[in-house]
Amino acid sequence: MSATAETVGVAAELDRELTERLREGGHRVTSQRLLVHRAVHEQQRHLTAEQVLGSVSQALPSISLPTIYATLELLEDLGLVRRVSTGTGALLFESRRTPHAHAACRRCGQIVDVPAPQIDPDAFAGARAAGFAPEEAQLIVFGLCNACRAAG
Amino acid sequence: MSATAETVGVAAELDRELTERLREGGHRVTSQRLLVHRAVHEQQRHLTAEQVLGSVSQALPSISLPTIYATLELLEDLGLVRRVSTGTGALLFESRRTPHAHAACRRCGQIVDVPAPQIDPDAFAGARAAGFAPEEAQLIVFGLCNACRAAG
DNA sequence: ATGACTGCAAACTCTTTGCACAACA
DNA sequence: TGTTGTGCAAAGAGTTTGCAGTCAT
Repeated sequence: MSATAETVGVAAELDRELTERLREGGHRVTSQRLLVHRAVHEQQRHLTAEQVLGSVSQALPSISLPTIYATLELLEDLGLVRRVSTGTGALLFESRRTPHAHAACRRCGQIVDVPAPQIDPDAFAGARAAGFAPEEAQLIVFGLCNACRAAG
Repeated sequence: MSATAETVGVAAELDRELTERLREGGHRVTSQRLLVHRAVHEQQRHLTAEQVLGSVSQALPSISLPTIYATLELLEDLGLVRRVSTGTGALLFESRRTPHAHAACRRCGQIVDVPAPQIDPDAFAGARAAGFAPEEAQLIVFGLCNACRAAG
């Protein structure tokens, strides 16, 4: 990725927002946190921790996987990152800015974003009735992708 | 669990159905498969593989965890069992007969069933538009349970 | 009889933990 | 300067795989 004026501007804006949120929570601002935050938000896709590591390693080769996990957890607590689990392989992390559902192939594990309908209010009401304080919902559609269907 | 006339009747009905499905698919009928099938369907809750093992072990002490996993996968392929992943700890398995959503506590990992609203048809349409052949959807509401909210 | 299924053991993947050093505030 | 955060290594949890013996058909 080349550092065009636009991507620099986007990164600066992301950094500014994260810095603010970190300070609010009494957390320190580190280059690791800024870079992980950028990595998740500059991709439109969902990423595994390993992929975040690969992305951030270009700018900061010494960063480690435990730090990736710790940082993603912190960003999740701050409401900036969302965690998705399809039960196939690794956890996925993505920007929390663009609400959407996921479609997952139950054979090859491929995952794609699906434009999100509004989250069903009944589900939140049901969770509340069960004594939960609902914060967000995750909708995954399982099935077969084109390629796997064609493969029989 | 005592073997009342009623539970024996339910088990017999479950066995009959599974036997039919297995034969259709060219699979063999084994006591392991019958017992795992009963364990998942006689509980109203979702179970981990370990819990299924514990349940089945009472009747068949020699059964092993790899067999539990293999059997649950087969039952899932036959459409009799559903797999749920909240991203916290172990996979859960449950009967496919009773559609519902789940609420998961993001602190303690507790999971409860929530009466299911109809699955959003827009999500299926979106998956189809993305080239998927959707089969089922899974809705999980994340939040804090009563106990964890009270604990601060 | 023969091929699928099971049980055992071990490997594997992904994630988390413990601890010493580094670096933000 | 005092903690918080990071990196390394290792452990941990959960799931899967390979193979020899068993059992359904």
